[in-house]
Amino acid sequence: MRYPPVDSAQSFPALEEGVLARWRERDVFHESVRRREGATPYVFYEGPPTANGRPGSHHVLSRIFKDVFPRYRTMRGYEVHRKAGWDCHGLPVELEIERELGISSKEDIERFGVAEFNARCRESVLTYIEEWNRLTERIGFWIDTDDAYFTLDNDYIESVWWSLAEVWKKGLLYEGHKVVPYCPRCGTALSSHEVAQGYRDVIDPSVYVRFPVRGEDGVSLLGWTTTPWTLLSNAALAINPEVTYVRARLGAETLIVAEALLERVLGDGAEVLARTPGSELAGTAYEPPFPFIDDYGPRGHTVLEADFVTTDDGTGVVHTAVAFGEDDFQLGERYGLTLQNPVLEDGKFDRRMGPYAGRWVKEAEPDIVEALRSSGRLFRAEPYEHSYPHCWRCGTPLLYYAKSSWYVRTTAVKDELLAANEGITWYPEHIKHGRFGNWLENNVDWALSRERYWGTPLPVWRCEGGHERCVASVAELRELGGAVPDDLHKPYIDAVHFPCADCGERMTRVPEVIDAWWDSGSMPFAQWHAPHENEARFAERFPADYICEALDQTRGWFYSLLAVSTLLFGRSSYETVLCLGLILDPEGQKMSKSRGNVVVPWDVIEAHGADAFRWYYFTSKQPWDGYRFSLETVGESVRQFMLQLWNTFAFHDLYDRLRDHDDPPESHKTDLDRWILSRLEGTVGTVTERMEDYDTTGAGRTIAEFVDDLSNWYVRLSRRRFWAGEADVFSTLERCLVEVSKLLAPLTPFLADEIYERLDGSEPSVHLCDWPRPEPAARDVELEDQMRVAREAVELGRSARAHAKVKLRQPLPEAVIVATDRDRSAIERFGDLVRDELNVKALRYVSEAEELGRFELKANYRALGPRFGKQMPQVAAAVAALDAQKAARTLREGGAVAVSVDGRDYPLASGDVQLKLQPLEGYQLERSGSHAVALDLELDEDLHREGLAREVVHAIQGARKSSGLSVEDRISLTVGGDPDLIEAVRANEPYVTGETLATSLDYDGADGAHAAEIEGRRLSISVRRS
RNA sequence: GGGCGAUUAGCUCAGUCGGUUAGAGCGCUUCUCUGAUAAGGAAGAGGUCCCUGGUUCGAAUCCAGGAUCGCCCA
Repeated sequence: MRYPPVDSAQSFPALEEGVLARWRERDVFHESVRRREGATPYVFYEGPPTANGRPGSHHVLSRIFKDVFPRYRTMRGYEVHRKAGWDCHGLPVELEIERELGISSKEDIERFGVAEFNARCRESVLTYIEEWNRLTERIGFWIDTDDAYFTLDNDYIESVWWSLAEVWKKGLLYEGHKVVPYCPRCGTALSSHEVAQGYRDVIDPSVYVRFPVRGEDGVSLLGWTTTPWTLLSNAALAINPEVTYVRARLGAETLIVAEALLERVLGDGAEVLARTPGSELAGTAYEPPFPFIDDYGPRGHTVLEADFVTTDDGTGVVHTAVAFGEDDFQLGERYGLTLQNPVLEDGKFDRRMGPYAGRWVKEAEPDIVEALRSSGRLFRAEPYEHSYPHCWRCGTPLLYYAKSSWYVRTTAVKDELLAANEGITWYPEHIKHGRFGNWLENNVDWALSRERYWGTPLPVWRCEGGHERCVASVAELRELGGAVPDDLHKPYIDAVHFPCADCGERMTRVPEVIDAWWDSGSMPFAQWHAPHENEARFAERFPADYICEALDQTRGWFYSLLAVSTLLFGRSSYETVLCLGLILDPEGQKMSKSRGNVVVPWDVIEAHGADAFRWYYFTSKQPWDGYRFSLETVGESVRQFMLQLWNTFAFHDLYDRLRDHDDPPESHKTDLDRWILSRLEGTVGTVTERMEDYDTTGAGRTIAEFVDDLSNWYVRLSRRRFWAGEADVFSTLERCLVEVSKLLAPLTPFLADEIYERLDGSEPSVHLCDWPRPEPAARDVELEDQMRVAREAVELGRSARAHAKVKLRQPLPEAVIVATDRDRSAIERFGDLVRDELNVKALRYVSEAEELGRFELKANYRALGPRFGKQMPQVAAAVAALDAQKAARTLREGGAVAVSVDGRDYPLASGDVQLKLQPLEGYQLERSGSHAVALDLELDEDLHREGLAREVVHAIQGARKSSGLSVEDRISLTVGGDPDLIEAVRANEPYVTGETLATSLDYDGADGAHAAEIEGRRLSISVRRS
């Protein structure tokens, strides 16, 4: 035999290293793809991770789910290419370099030099790529890392350019002046899906401010805001014309607020002087809180009408600063307010702002509130807790800030986005019309540009005359007369100029780069450099059948993929998407470095192995529910499932080595063989169905149940046949193990391959095998039912023994089994098995249970409920009132019994009632439903001696084991000691020698090496290898 | 404030179409079995199925409201 004996204490991590070496040597992954060349493709897209951080346990989660279904589909006969990819651009990379260089602003970067800065970014993005690749291989994620796409490659950028030019041609790429979420630290606007990632609960000051009405002494409009720093540039107040406002006297002053908020704001001490509709307040002029800017046009510092004003919180009078807030901005446009923005791009006030000039707006806030207090304008200030968006990378609170930015008009294709989503299959299903669908419904234009350095340059050139051109390729740029650099990134690309086609003026590129999410959304074509080359390959591998990422990608990659492909191709680029949940620590806390509760994947692999890691993720729960994860929980999956399977395999190996392989197979299978093969067939069916439904949890649990049946029922009950070397029992177990290894191959690819390699090995790897084909002929559902009944009888008998406190080693004369005909024939079919398991000499069947207990009749609600509805209580009572013994007999004979409800008779068939057996006092009987087992506890001398002999055998086996003999060693046996025990051995000599593999037996061993005590009698044993 | 999801034994999770005595594994206690096992079997302890109302003959399950947690949005 080629392999050393299977070690039941095998280390799985070590085993996996061996399997990895074999995969490498036999090039199994590529071979598995090659063998399916030309078959129907199953398309998988890799959502590119960023390699400028170390991979964590959550990355293992997504990577194994990316692995499992492609493996499964390959076995099902599909051609499944898996191209790896890396996300290289974006702010996080720049931030990392800023940290390294110890700089923190765009000026610093410019001073440092953009060329050098970007060179460092380029290096940085692949810092950990080696570790990523190593982990990828170690966890068995089969993906082509050698043929990966990188979003920083010129080819990739060129494809992205093409996509932008397409959007341009459709008129959907535009520059607009809008209020955008803006990170003053990074100096750039953020897209809505970036903003979505950065909400945090914060406490901001919420202030109520007096705005004195011009020409009315002691009368103020009471305004409200949670961003006091914007008060420096207060331009107007907004009220809702539909809302009723009141003038209320409080002490010496009169305040104007919305009536609905009167009490909440002013308490109950305020006296209402007058009510006015909001519309009458419009046009009221007031004194602004700060004097720095007063040029807001004719409507500046007056009350304006706006329907976005609500009375949910605040005062119903909303402070408006035109440059900071979408609503404010639009209101300003409508009323012709002059746009004044006193905040510079670095988030600091400009020179106009007196004492606040040069200060970061958020920091100046306490002083601003203080200034309001001392000027008497502050009515009240209180902390206000709300969630507010922060920059998702650097954590700076975002400002809503009016500036110009490039947009993609995704709102123009909103209906197409929604329609495309209809065609996507989501796991879990609720995301589709829930989180994702709602997101699409509320679609806003994609803020595409970033005023940064390390990213795909926006390929728009502009001339002095204001003409613009979006370039789709390097070739086009060259044709236009541009000298194309070797590197398409900034700053080199910015040096490219060409004459304007319209006016001949020199064209210069706009300075922006684009959102890295557009890069990732472009991967379906950009990974192939399509359409500039490989157009056919792209067409063939679009759209993806399957993608998979964590839930946080709903607004990330899931959206960018859908948006880009909908804009370009009018359809989704993926058909099925699996969303994974978050990884939490055992306390349900999010894992984070700062909490120190991160589980490093390498630790898991070292302790338990990659298969255990995978099995845990695949089977412990539905993957989108999230995981409470720790090293220990993974250990459980090893113990529960993998060791059980491995030991079953080790058992086979042990006895397979001992048997005579020349022995011809007798080729008659027992019912037990047929049973496990039928179970196998059922398992193949269910697992296939579950895998088709992207349900590893169901698939894995189904396999585990089967392995449990195999180990704890089939193998355990077949041990004697294994010892005897029966060919059929070996071939049955082998078939089960080999088929299980195939079913398991996508889930635990290492363990599966090891078992396959050693047991079958007709292919270089289990991963080159076809998925098990269903063989309906092997299925025997009736047999499985009957086995279930027989097992139940065994369990009842064991339970009865426990209650009677009679050890299983003590044989008993008889088990009395109460069973209906159907159950009885099931138990009879496995009579030998039941008898052996219960260690009784005989089984006796009784269908009349009078001697053991009484039948009780109960209504079967499930059957009768729909039929009788409201009358159920009466029906149940009528059933209970029947003569149970008589009714039971009638039903058993196929007759019907009648119950009377409300004066009418109804016939009941046997399925309409449940028979329950009530045991009589004094019998050792266990029951379950209509089915019971009682034990005859009467012992005669022979039985007692036999029981003793079994105890002796047990002691001898212990002696064998502690002497270090192996299971097949023959021994010379000597026993001595208590005469009763010796007598018991003499009376059962063939049994004792047979069980212990003794070739000789002597009785003069008064001082053997091993001593035992049985029922208070001393026994001395000596065993010697013969 | 709005949307989506979750809440079942000490822990991790099942629970079918609504069916009357809610299950499993781990852990704990006591037995037991062993010619493979770190395994298996039996018994025991352990439950306000988050709460309140409703629908129904019958609710862990369906509906409404609320609580708590998570994610997302404003």
